[in-house]
Amino acid sequence: MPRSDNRLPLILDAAARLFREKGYAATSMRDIAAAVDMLPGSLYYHFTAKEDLLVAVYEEGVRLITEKVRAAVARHAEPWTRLEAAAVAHLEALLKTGDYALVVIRVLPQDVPKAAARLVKLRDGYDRLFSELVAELPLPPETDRQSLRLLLLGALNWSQHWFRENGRNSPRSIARSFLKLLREAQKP
Amino acid sequence: MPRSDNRLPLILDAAARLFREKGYAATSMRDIAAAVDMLPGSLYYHFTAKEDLLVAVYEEGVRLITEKVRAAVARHAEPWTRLEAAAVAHLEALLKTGDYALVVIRVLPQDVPKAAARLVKLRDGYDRLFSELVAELPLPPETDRQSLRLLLLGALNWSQHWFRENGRNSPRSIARSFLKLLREAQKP
DNA sequence: CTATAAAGCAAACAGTCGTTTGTTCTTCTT
DNA sequence: AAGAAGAACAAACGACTGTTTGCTTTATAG
Repeated sequence: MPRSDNRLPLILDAAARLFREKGYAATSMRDIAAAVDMLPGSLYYHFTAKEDLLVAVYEEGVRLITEKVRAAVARHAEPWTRLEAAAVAHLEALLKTGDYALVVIRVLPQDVPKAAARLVKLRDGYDRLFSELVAELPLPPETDRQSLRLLLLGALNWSQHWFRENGRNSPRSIARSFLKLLREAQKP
Repeated sequence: MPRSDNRLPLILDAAARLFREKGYAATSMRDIAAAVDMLPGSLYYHFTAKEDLLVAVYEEGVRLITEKVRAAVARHAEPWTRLEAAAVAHLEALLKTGDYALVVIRVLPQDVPKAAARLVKLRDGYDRLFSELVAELPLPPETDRQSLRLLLLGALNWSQHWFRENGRNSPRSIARSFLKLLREAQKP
């Protein structure tokens, strides 16, 4: 049975922050240990390898985004509104919730060969959520739904590279203007 | 004056390939040296530091994409057609030309603190090209041109993560279907 | 209050990292 | 043919890497 002073959550937080800031390879176990005021070797009481630490962060990241998006979608009924709610939630999870979610889209599975399969599986599970939302949309039969999904999700994920919070810009406003651009294409 | 057996181009090729495959931090100078059958220290005759090697690859990558896109755009006059040509050229440069171009969008400036400023400058120069193309478009006055650019360019850049060449999919067909989705939104 | 298991310390392991230095080979110029 | 400069070798530097081992502290269950 775990103790109440268990610092595993702190380790995960620090790892998520550092993996997001510097990437997986450039973050050392000593960096993470120092961030939680521990000795490097002590981390191995909680994780048997650096990759497992990444997988743990990844799992939590996917869990957080999925949860937020599911909750947001559930509040609406109209297909386009549901997709917009999902886009907003996705972007807010990425740009506001912070470290865990960003690690998921910033650290590439191929950078961690031994854990790649597990990471891809986690990502794919999440992708299916958006596939379902796009499938609901009332679209002209010639519209390519897969392209629509990839266009939206790609643009949302890429926003990490240029987004800076300020008065005019917010994750919500960006997601909305993206959706507006896509939505009007499919009206009669 | 350089000698005719100068192997600097080979070094750049190998570095580009490895940086693309494994990322900057996970690629060692020894990896690169081994790929061109050299000793690690010999690389320092051509580059004073690992970061400079990355910057050199980056410069070549930006040069290649810019060249391809400029040439493609110049072949057309109608604004939407010009943007489509740019999107196709951009995606082909990324997914077909290969290593150099992909390094530019795969290696983040923030992962190389000492060279970050130089890398960002190179990227921004390229971005302006797309800004100009979007500015040419005949759009309803309420359309957000910046969002349109970010939506398109983000989706194109993200495609590196899911694209696999096959009979039905090609860089050209993807760029075209993305543009079709955007274009129809802006028609009367 | 004591036994038990959780959590972390302390110190080291073998290997890898980017880089430097002095020397040697090889192409090119004249 | 001889000298100069280009290019790479050979070997090492100290710092840093992920990880292991044995021992100690500390909270909690009985």
